[in-house]
Amino acid sequence: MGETRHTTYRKGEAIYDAGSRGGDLFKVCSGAVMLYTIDDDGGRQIIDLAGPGDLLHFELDGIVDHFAEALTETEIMISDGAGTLSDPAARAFFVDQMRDRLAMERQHITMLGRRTAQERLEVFLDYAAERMNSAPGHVELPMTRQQIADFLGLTLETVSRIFARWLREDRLHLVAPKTYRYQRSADGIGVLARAAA
Amino acid sequence: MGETRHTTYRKGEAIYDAGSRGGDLFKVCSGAVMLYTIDDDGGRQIIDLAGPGDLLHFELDGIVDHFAEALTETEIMISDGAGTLSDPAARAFFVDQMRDRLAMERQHITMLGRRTAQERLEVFLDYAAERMNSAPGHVELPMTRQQIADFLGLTLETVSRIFARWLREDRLHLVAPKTYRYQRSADGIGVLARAAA
DNA sequence: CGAACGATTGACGAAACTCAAGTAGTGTGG
DNA sequence: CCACACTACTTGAGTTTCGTCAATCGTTCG
Repeated sequence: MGETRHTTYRKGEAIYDAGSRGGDLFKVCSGAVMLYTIDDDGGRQIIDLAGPGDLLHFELDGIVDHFAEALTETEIMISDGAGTLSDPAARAFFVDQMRDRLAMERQHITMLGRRTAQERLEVFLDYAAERMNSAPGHVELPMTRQQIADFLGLTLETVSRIFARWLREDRLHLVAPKTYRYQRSADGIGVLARAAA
Repeated sequence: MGETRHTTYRKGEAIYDAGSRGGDLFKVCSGAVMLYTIDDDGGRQIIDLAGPGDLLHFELDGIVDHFAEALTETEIMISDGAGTLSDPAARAFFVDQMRDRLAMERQHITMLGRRTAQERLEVFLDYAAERMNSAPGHVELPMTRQQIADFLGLTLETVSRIFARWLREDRLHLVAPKTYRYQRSADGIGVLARAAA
């Protein structure tokens, strides 16, 4: 058994940076986290989102290749990797988590490679709703337009325009700050809908 | 110890399909394999390439969510997952492989989300050269324009035009069928160059 | 030889980006 | 409580990149 501690991060606070040493396991207890990379041009690409129950990275010895930042107030359980994984059940969980993330990132690749801006945003709303455990047909989006754009490989203007259009067309309604009610598209063009099926 | 057998696949032959049962481990002995998904529209997105030493998927119980097809004559070692992984060293290899693929796919996401067509192709040449163990400055590309496009999230016409331009500008030379010599870009805009650093 | 497949090239159009200006919100200090 | 600063967001105009459609050419393999 390894050391275990809990830490709380404020909205916008860095949890770890690319280049730091792995070894510890980070498990989200509450809140939401974004994982991202920064390239030479200073551009940010958000790789994935993580919610309660998710492990953030899987580096036991190596160097972590991405950044993790709290999107909301977030509580993280940090434990010693090697120690924790001496337990077979923990090891199985670790591998399952890796597999899940691999699947998510594959969906992300497909989305970025083959979808239009509008389709990406549709997928994103479903994804975010699921990831944040929102009530059906509702999404809470603790992300700025820029962050959404950085997840979807778009610009913030494009994201803003699509939101504006959907609000105009009554496909989307603002029910509270940062919270929307929306028409799930027909039967989900969603990469995710298919993944669930 | 589990059962182990070797199988040889011809160029273009399917190794497994999305929807099939996991359980067996596939390890590439020689050749090259592409992993891809097909979406509702019939569009193909190539997720990753695999070469000698690589495991193709990591599903022990679940359903595989992608297709695997031989790009060249390919020899695969197929072994029983549960049996093989009773060995701790094999388990460590398995997890390392997963981690590597996770890293590759993250690079892929960043490339698709933030790079222009030309930049993607630059990254791809470096990637393919490394993946196929080509001599420095040379790449053997056992892929059609369509396959390259499906990897990069582009159309075959766009890929063709960029190749044509580079040949015209003497940045690229055809030294044998499907084999090119090329000028590595300044110090590699390469997502991969950075990964190696 | 000819069919089939892959690659090239051109003309055109559409989707998304860039640049720019202006409008909410939100939090802070007087 | 209001004024200010700061950040997020919106909207418009113009440009660019890449995709679409279509015709042609080259290669390979029965």
